[in-house]
Amino acid sequence: MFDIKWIRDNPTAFDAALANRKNVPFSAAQLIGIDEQRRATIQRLNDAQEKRNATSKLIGQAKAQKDETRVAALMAEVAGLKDIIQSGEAEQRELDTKLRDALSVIPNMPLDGVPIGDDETGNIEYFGRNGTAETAATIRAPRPVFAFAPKEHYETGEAMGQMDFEIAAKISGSRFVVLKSDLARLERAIGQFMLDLHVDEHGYTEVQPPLLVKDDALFGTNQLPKFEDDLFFVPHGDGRLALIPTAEVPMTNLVRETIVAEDELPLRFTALTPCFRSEAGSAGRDTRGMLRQHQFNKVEMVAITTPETSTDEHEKMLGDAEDVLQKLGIHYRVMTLCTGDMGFGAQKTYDIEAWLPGQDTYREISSVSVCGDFQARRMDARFKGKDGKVRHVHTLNGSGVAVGRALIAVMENYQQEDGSIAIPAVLQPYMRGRTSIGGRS
RNA sequence: GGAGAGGUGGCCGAGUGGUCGAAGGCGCACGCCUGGAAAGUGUGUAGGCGGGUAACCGUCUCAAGGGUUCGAAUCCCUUUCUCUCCGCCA
Repeated sequence: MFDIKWIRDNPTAFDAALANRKNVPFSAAQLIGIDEQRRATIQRLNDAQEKRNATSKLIGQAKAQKDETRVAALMAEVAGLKDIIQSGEAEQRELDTKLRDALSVIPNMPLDGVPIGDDETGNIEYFGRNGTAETAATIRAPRPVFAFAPKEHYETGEAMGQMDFEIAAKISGSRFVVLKSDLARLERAIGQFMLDLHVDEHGYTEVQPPLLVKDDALFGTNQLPKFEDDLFFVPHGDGRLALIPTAEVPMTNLVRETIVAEDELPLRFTALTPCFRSEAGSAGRDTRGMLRQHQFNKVEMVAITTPETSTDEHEKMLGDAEDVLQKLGIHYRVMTLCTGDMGFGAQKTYDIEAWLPGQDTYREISSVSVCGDFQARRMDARFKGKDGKVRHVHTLNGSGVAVGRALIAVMENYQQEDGSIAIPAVLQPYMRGRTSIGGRS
């Protein structure tokens, strides 16, 4: 969410920066208009309150002196103020809400250098800071070469008898899956491996967050008010709770309404949780296989930083997510999302796309975003600097990575001609040392 | 789910209608004292909003939101959280 004071001071910069984003419902001039009404109201209200407070003090003194005529005179003087103050307070509440509602549906401002474009065709491949395609190729696994036609994950999974969409549909409907036996264990192994990696080697604190969250938490991480349709809700008391669409929600909100000391930053959190998404807007997309499910596991990373360090942290977090694929030996590329393809709250986003030989294409497996103070403002998360000043923190989030999609990537990249799946070396300790599953055994 | 007790500044804690943004203590910061430290001592120690170049001024905040009153930390209502006991429970 934007700071209205900043918009007031930089109206042309505001309009220019958001010109390349979609769905910007208000211009700087419109917002400033609401704000001017609001400030005029505050001024009137403050003046009336000042008068009331001063006079009330005099009444107190007069009462102490038992000067009843003076008391009566003073009370007559403030008689009309009560109504003015009450209506002024109501008016201010109304204008505060109006301004907040308007600000809360404006997307974040892209950082300088984010490519300008309308959709995913405007995204640009990224090879790391000062990186090139050549240097990237030295650390990323190459595409695997097959002596046979590689299959899609659901073909091998169903042939193994360990991935069942039909029974899942009977139990829960479309966009669910049942994994069994070695494949279920492999899914678990991937999740454990990634979580351990981030905790043991990348400096993140492991978190077991709530999976059901309040509307306020969702507002903090931008899911509300605009993206309510993407969520599942359960009734609770007179209200409701949402199933988290990502652990970004509870983990970023760990700092909501707090002021942390600068020397505690950066905070780095990671969690392995189920995620729940209604996929309301994606009917017909990716209906085969487990690419797009209502429920999936994901390892999520969240970082809380100072404003000065957030872009460096963004590069680090991207590297942490890439490390997962490098250690798994899966070929991938990184894309810098363009202005038209970025999420609502992001200043800049890198997507990691894993190579899926069965589909003969790259598919998103991780998304790493820096949000600046956009979310911090929404949930009032601040830090006290070494200079004593209190400012909003910066927040970042990234998948490290989606477990279900990583399973797909392993299945497709490590498939063998006999229908078995080789186990990447880093996962073997989590698989009782086995080197392959499925196939003719 | 039932019954009761509570939520005051970084922490503890006083405060039941008027000069209380809030005594006192702890902690912290700076200074004095000291060879240095401890002890002692002095000063300072929240955030939001509005106005102002600034110093500063005004206003709001004693869990949150409403209300009563000329005036609310203090009275009333609602919500929420914590604690104790009972019930239920992986």
